[in-house]
Amino acid sequence: MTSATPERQRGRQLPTAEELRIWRDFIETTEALSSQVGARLQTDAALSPGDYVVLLALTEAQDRQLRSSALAAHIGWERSRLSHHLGRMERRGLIRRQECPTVPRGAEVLLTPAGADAFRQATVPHLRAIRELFVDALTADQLRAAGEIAAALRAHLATRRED
Amino acid sequence: MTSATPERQRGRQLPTAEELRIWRDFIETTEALSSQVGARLQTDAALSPGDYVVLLALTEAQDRQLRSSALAAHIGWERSRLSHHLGRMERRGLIRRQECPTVPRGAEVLLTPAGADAFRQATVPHLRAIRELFVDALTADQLRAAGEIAAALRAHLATRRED
DNA sequence: ACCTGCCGATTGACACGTCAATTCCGTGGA
DNA sequence: TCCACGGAATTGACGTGTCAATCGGCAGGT
Repeated sequence: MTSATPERQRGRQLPTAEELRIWRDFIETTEALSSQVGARLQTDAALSPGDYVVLLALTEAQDRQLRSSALAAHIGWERSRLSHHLGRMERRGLIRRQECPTVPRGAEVLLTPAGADAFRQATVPHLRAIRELFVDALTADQLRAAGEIAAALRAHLATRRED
Repeated sequence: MTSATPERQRGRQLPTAEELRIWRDFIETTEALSSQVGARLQTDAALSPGDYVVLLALTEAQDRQLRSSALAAHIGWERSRLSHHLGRMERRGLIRRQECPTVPRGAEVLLTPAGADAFRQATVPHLRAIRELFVDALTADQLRAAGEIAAALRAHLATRRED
């Protein structure tokens, strides 16, 4: 019955039922995981995942400030996404923006004391959540395998991007 | 140097640098992956991932229709999310809603011919994308490991939900 | 009959993302 | 001088998601 469709043909085109099951399981579970970790961050520190990566980048930066485009490049966001997000963060007093003297039309993003504080409060609970929900769920082998799977997927995506 | 902080203590609390690296790699890569697959679906069939799961559930349902709450339960969405999404899909003519005669205040969601068509057009390219971007990226061992990792994470999340 | 509570579903307000303009300010031809 | 182009950033429109009301009808108790 499987011989009716030769492996090299069926296999080239569409996933098998088992492969599809793994795909759905995998993608739904990872989404649930990151949403759980995000929810913890929200209740523990009133920060969204986006807030966290922005604050992390600024905290690690020279003088706790970065040009907007450098920040976008550093965290891998589109400029417009960052602009919207910075607007929301600025309203909440986590960051400030000011004209960059050297670059025309350039914006410096800088951490406010409140932003630095929020990040400091957030980091330990957030790392704890990662351990509890991710690291502790896996055996050492599985954790290693997860790293390898991520690397393989990333490499594959990169090759598929330019064609 | 590692002996300064006993394993059972450091290990309880926070992830190591290596664990954290894997976490970030893993979560960022899976997000990129699902967003790529979603983008393909969008360009190939003008459907969002959400549209696809709704259409899939309806296509597989008796008479190609489902009560709104049953649909929500089947795909694991919150009712309000589904309501918003159905509103958008209805505007585009993919589904229709009508009063359910038996249940007070109950809504039947039913597939329109256009919706059935859109789904039919979408399914092969979507399965192909899953194969190309996910299945083909991994070895057979890695694929199996991905399934086990998903199962472990899911089981762990379930235990953590009620405490 | 009235009130209370529940249930199914929708709605509104808001955060977040993407895409396509648009603004602001240069600089380098014509 | 003027204008076209280009780079940095913002803006607007819109799809998407969550949370907290809200609506509408049907119990069940008094």
